[in-house]
Order: sequence, then structure tokens, then C-alpha cells
Amino acid sequence: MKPRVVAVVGPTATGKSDIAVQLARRLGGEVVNADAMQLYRGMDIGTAKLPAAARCGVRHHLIDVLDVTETASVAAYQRDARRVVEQLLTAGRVPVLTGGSGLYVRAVLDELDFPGTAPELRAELECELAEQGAPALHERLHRLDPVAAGRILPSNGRRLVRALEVIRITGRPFSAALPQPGPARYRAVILGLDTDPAVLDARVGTRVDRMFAQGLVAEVRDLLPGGLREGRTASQALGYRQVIAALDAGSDPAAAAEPIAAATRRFVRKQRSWFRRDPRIRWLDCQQPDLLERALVHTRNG
RNA sequence: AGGGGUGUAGCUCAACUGGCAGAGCAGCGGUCUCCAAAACCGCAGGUUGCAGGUUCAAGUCCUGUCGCCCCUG
Repeated sequence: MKPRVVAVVGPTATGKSDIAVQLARRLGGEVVNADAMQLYRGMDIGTAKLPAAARCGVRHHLIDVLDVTETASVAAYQRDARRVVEQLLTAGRVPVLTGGSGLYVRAVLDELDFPGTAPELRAELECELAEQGAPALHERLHRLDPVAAGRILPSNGRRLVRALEVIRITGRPFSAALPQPGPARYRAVILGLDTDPAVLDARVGTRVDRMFAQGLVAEVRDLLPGGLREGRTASQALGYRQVIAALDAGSDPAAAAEPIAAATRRFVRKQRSWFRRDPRIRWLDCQQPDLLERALVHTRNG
């Protein structure tokens, strides 16, 4: 039986994008991006988007859909991604959900409902955070919702703001916690790519060098007039953040390569710790020569 | 060779006139319901170059020694 949805997850630089294209070709599918930063138009080199030629004619969805000035939203992504997935399923195509943003993948495949947002209210709370500090917000949260306060550390301003925002707009406690991974939506088969950490670290290094060779600095310069620096999400992207900092400091942006590689290695570890606790993932070593065949076996048994 | 400086965690550096060797970064681990390539938390890490001496007590003072840096010949 044909799998409903195939997901490809795992740390960066494991070759998810390539294998996703191959899987889509073999299964008659299309790629649905699950990478928060590849949503942005113009951020190509630094986010390692697959160039058109490497996509082998496979259609890619949810890439290049945001302007760098727009703040990313998991809720909006969830809505869009599910719509695309369902359209593909209706058309008899296999959606290949691919990306390294763990929360985004779960937003599509798990039963997560994100309470709405109120920008003015949030801005107000952020002001209070800046003025009063996180512990003050934590005290307030503790009065309104002791359960949520117990789950959020007094130092985590960002999550405190969100909790207070949700309580205010829903009038209900924000005791939401990530659910234990249950059966995946769309009966998805989730494949995880990873390999020996030392090998991946080395790969990260060469990948960063390649980004500079391909013109990462020029890409950043081109995006600045369009508001990259002001983009709340986009300006924080690995590579972009460091190049912007170097340009602003008047130092040689090429010197940012090492900090970028270090930050990327750290990111790889964070991605591992996120994905490793999801028991649904079937892990594959991305260095194996018959990777595609192994992946296909899982999609058939799924 | 002489003069000056310096040596402390993997790296960069703290430690007032001697008084329990610390921090940032890197490392390892964890949390995660709308900025997630984000935000936050925990842990580990040391014979203070080496050998002596003074002292109740030495990273700190003294002697010697080794390495590195600067200046002068």
C-alpha cells in the first residue's frame, strides 16, 4: 500500500533535501518544506536550498513564501502545510515533508492547536518584560496559572510572554505542553537521517566554506535593503546573523565562517536532542550507499 | 647575553594590601504548543609551567629553572 505521507527529518547537512527529491521521484510525490528558514525568499545560499537543477523536476512547496521582513509563524505554517499535504493526497501524490525544524514537523504531523495571537498585547508584554524583567512576569503567571508557571522557568522571558498572551486572549489557563508523540497524522512514515557526529561536523565545515564561495556575503548584502536586518526571524538565521554582525562591525565578513560553523555544529546537536526523543522516527545513516533503497523499504513497511 | 613582561579549565581571561581558584566561549546533557537556525536551564572541566623556600595559610611573596613575547646589544 502506498504510504500517505513520508517525512524526512534530522540534523542539518545530512542530505535530507537530496533524499527527499529521490523519494519523491520514486514514489510519485512532491516535496513539502518543513524548514523555518527556507520559507524566506532570497535566503538561498545560507539556508542551503536545493538549486532548481538539483530538484530534478520535483515540485517543491512552501519554499520562498515569506518576505524577510515577515516574522515566521508556526500556526500559519501548520495551516499552509496541511492544506498542501491534503491537496497532494487528494491528487494521489505522495507528500514528502522535509526539514530540520522539529516544531514545524510536529505542527503538521501531531495534533497541535496553537492558540491565536494578539500583536498589540504581545508588544505590550514584551515592553513589560524589558522593563520589569522575566521574574516579574513569572510571578504574575504564577498567580494566573500556577501549572503553566511550574512548567516555565522564571528566566525564560519569551515563553512567559507567550503564556501570558494566551491566557489573556483565551481566558483559559495555558497549561499546554507538547503531547507525547502519538500516531502520526496522515499515517506518516518518519525517516530520520543522521551519521557519526565527527563526520557531520566535518561536513558542516566544508558546507560553510562552500556557502562563502557561492557568495553568502553578497546574498546578505542584497537582502539588507529589503529589510533583512529588521526581520525578526530572518535576521536570526544561522550565517545571516553572523555576516550582518561582521558587516555592522566593519570587520571582514569572511572571518565569520568559523563562528558560523561553530553555531551550526551546535545547532546539529540541538536538532539531535529534539528528534531523538521521537520514537516514531526510523533512523538511517546518511552515509550508506544504498540509502535510498533502505528509505524506500521503510516507506513500504510503513 | 642583559633588561622588562608573561605563564591559571580545550580557548580568551579574572582572583583587592597572601585567606575556600572564578567567568565567558567551546564541550556534554535537558526543556520546548506561534521569532524554534529561537529562547531557556543543568553538568562537567584545574597538581595555577616545573622544583624548592618563607608562612597557620601561596595563583599571589622569595630563589632557581623551563617556555613564550617585547626592548637593548
